[in-house]
Amino acid sequence: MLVQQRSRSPRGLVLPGRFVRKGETFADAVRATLSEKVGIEDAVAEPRLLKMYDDPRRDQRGWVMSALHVLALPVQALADASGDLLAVDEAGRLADRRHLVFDHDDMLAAAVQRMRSHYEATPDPYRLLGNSFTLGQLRDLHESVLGEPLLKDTFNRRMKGYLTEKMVKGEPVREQETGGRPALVYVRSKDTELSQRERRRLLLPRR
DNA sequence: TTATCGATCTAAGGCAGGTA
DNA sequence: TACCTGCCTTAGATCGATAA
Repeated sequence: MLVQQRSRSPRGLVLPGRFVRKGETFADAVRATLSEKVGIEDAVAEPRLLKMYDDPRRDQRGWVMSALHVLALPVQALADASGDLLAVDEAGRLADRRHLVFDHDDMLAAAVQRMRSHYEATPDPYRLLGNSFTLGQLRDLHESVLGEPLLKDTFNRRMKGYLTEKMVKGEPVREQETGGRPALVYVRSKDTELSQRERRRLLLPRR
C-alpha cells in the first residue's frame, strides 16, 4: 500500500488524495492526484470507485466527503512514486501497527477487502501479471494478495477453466526459468466474467 | 571437462470420500 | 449419481554439486 506523510496538521500518514476542484469530475481529480502527488502519469489500469465517505464528523477541519478509489499496479510501476510502500496485515491494517490519520485506516481496510474479494473470484482481475503468465506465477500473486497459502492442486484445477494455453506457431509456450520442468504459459480466456454460481464455486481453497 | 545424482519444480492423472 | 475436492503418485525437465 502506498502511503504518504502529511506535513500539515493533523500530521501523519495518509492515503494519497486531494480536494476536487471547481469544474472537475472525480475521475479528473484521481488522475490529477496520481500525477501531482504520486508521480504516476500513465497508469496502465483505471482507478475503480470503491466507496463514498460522508460522515460529517470524519474530518475536524469541516464537512469533507471522500470518494475512495482503488488502483492496483505492479511494484515496478511504483519504483519512482512519491511515498512509502508498506505491507498490510490480514485485517487490512498497516503491518507495522502504525495508524493513518482521519478515517484512512478504514479506507485502507475497505480497499484491501475489496481487492481480496476480487482475487477470490477471478484470475488476476487487476492484470498485475500482464497478459500471459504461468500457473505458478498466478498462484504466487493470489497468495500475496490474499495473504495466505492456497491449495496448489485445487487452485490450478479451478483456474484452468478460465485460462487458455498460449500458442505460438501451433505449439504451446513454456516458461523456461522456473528452475524445474518448464511451465505452460497461459492467457485469460475471452469470457472471464463469471456467473454468481461460478463465483461461489471458484472461492479459493486454503491450505 | 564430462557424467551422474539429488533436489526442485510443473504437469497430469488416479482414487476415495464428500456433497448437491 | 454425477461432480467436486483433497491427497497422492508418477513422469518430465532443469539446475547445481560432486566425483571420475
